[in-house]
Amino acid sequence: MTKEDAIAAMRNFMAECVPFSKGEWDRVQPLHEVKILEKNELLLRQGEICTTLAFVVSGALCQFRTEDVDPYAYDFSFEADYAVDFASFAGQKPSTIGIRALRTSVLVCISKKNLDAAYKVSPAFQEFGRLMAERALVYDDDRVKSLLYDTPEERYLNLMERDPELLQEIPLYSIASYLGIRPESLSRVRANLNKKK
Amino acid sequence: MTKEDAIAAMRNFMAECVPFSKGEWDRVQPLHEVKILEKNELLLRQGEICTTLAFVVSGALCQFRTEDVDPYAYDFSFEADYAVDFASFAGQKPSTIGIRALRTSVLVCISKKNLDAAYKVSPAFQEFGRLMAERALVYDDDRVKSLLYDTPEERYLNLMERDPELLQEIPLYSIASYLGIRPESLSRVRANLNKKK
DNA sequence: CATACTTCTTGATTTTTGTCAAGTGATGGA
DNA sequence: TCCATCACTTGACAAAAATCAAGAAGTATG
Repeated sequence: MTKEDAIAAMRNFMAECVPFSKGEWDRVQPLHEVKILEKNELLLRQGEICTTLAFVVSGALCQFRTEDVDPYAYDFSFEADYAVDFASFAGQKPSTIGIRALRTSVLVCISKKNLDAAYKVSPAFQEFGRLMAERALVYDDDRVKSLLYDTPEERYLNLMERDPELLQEIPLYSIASYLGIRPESLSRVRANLNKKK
Repeated sequence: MTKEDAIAAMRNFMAECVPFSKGEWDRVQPLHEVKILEKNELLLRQGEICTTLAFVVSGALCQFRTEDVDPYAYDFSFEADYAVDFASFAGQKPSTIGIRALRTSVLVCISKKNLDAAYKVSPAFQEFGRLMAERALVYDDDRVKSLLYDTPEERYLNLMERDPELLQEIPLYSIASYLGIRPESLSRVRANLNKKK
């Protein structure tokens, strides 16, 4: 995949969300930068300020904490997701998580400074930003509800239904930490579900 | 408080977030509607589609689930917060929570249709919407991290630090459900903290 | 091929949290 | 004033999840 392909993929995704003119895109596009991460390479080191917002063209990334003995998966980013510690990015303060590529990943990145500039010169991009924030908000809202109300078994089943390919790709101990339980507990949840069938 | 006062309060809040012209405000303002809720009155019934986004000028609201024996507090909205089930509002599908006034509350409301119209006619309002979504996103992000990583005691202490007045106003059984634990467990957490001192 | 490592599972045990039941103090009517 | 209700606490017990330890299966590596 060339850099041009990556930019085109991002443009297509944006076009699906909001209508924008060629002129607008031409003002916004140069503010972006294509970045390729190899497997296990870091996009963000925990504790550093998150300076870049990364649109995932292809590949997969994991947001995680290093304080724990095992790296503790907090979230995953796949194709057409954004990878970022938003609190760190928006407030330009130290991040509480790191971000690592789970496999070779192609990203279209924009710095905080350039993003602010893009919002200034393009109303369509402003709207796109709002829609992305709203999408992330609905996702987080759902997750809070799930953590408050659902049992580990329900959370696991919901994830399987919503994102079955995730389970193919991500080790179960990472899934467990995403669900907020220990790997051994997830193992037992799965054993139980097998027995039920 | 008059309706004009409520509108003015909302305008002031918006002005603190983004610069906007008088013309822009004049286009956006008529799309809003002031609403006063008495204590215990509902803004949204669980299961209904959330048709309105409510800016809280004064008062306090609670988002909750009715499925449980005790109403289960999911979140609270105070002055300068927005009260909404965003997934229901954005997608115009049945809400999974209800919203109730904890005391008499003055709201400035806007319907989904009018909000979409406001975004169309005002770039400043578009930016304001993005900033509000981002603010909510950071809040939710924090909450997910807290539910994943912190013990009930840590969650309680964090809440006390972040929002001490909330504990004055909200019964402990609601605090407990917000923290994702049972009232009895919160009671024990508090008893433990008292012993430690 | 042998070895080390990773991932996952299982069993035994401890810790945490939930559940059930009872009781206290405060508050608000009738 | 009395009674009912509400918010909170406490105790005894049950259930859920974490922890600790060991081992199986698969994969990578010398």
